[in-house]
Amino acid sequence: MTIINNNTPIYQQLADKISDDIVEKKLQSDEKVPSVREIAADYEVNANTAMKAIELLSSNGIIYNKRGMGYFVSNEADDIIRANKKKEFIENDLPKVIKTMHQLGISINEVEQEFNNYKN
Amino acid sequence: MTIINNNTPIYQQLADKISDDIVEKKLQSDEKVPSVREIAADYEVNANTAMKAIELLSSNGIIYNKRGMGYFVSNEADDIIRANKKKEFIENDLPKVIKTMHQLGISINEVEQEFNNYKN
Amino acid sequence: MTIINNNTPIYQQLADKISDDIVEKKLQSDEKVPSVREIAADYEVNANTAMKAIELLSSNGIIYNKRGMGYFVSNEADDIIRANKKKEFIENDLPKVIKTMHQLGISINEVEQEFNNYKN
Amino acid sequence: MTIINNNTPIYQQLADKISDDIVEKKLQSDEKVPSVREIAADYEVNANTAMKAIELLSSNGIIYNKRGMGYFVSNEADDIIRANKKKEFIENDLPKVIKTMHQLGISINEVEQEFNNYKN
DNA sequence: GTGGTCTAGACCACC
DNA sequence: GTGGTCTAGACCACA
Repeated sequence: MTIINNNTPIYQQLADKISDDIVEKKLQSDEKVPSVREIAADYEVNANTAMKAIELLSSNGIIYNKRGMGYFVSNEADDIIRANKKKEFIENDLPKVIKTMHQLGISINEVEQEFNNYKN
Repeated sequence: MTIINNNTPIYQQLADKISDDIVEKKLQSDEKVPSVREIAADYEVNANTAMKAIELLSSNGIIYNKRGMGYFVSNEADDIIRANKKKEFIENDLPKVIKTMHQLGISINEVEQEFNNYKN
Repeated sequence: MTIINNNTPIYQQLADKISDDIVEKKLQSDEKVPSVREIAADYEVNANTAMKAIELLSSNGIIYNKRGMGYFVSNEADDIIRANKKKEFIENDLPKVIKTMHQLGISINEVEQEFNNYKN
Repeated sequence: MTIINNNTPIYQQLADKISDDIVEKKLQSDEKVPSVREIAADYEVNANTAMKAIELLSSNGIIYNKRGMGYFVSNEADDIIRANKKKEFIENDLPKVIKTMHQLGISINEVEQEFNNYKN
């Protein structure tokens, strides 16, 4: 991944990236998350920005802190991430998409095609 | 509609609302768009914010100005709005939705249900 | 209040101070909270530090944001602050105090005296 | 007891635990304090952290060192611990608790109940 | 005017 | 080594 300069804050993109790594099992339960300084170096961002991403994940219960040892993936991480995404999808994305489809006369079949063609 | 205090700029929400009114034929071709003052009063926003929404629609060719008389829906308004929405849908919304559906294990049927249940 | 240089983070002390102002009705419901820049100037701290205090209160639902206008005291602010304090008291302070009292042989009467002598 | 990952430093929690053991006579005067290695193993902490707890107790005169034999509970241990705790209680805990009780409308009776129900 | 993001760099306690 | 706090200063979008 590269950090793209769109309107999404960098710290948010970093948190999303780490969440993705967890969902895709690149980071397992109780595995150590890269340190703030490592993240900052890897993505060439300031340590404070990396820290903010970590704080975001921590406050959501996705990672937990062992003092002086860094952050680790919590057991419930996967569930929390999925629940958050599902909530976001149901409440925001889906209604917006449905509305747009009706307005534009897009059929469910077109979406189904895209769905079936999807490669990760 | 009420103006929500989420991440979407208020002026953008206003522009979207007016666009929707045009697509839904609540505002017809060459019909007068509510004045900046009316919009500001109706939605309880700052006049500058309402003005910014009008400017956005105007710069997109969706509305046009008659000096001293206000703004009016252009003949191509519907086409422009639909084209913009379609572009947005295809390039951003759809890929994101498809990806999320796969990640969360949401089937096309669930979306179809929402689609069929849709009331404007 | 002056910001004391103990081990409590400045941003936490600032948030506590604002919470106290709310409980003591110096800040009423829907009243504007001083801006980040004002707080920073008043207490002679960096704007980022003031911002962090505001974020803390906001994430707790004690204040809410009106875009471009600043932060305002939420209606439930008082309830939330009291609930948080009560939780803190019941879960942490009280058990610790009770244990210490037993260990030191301090009677409830001594505490009662202090309680009755209390001036705000 | 388990070492909790709250704001209190782990070495401090360890020192408190050993102090408690002394006050509760689980460790008697001139009795040997568990070795740094034992403490580290028992509580699953780093040896350096355990060492820091020992140093803290030692510098307070609560335990003393016999070269090559380890640390032992000093005769004055109980007095020192009690004095420290009393100071802490009077200066910090009590005023804070009294203030919180008034703010939250907690009566002395509630505290008395907890006090009477206390089991070590 | 308002908040919000980001950088660079310092300093600290803790493990 | 780890996180965490703080400062100074910049830049931006939004109302």
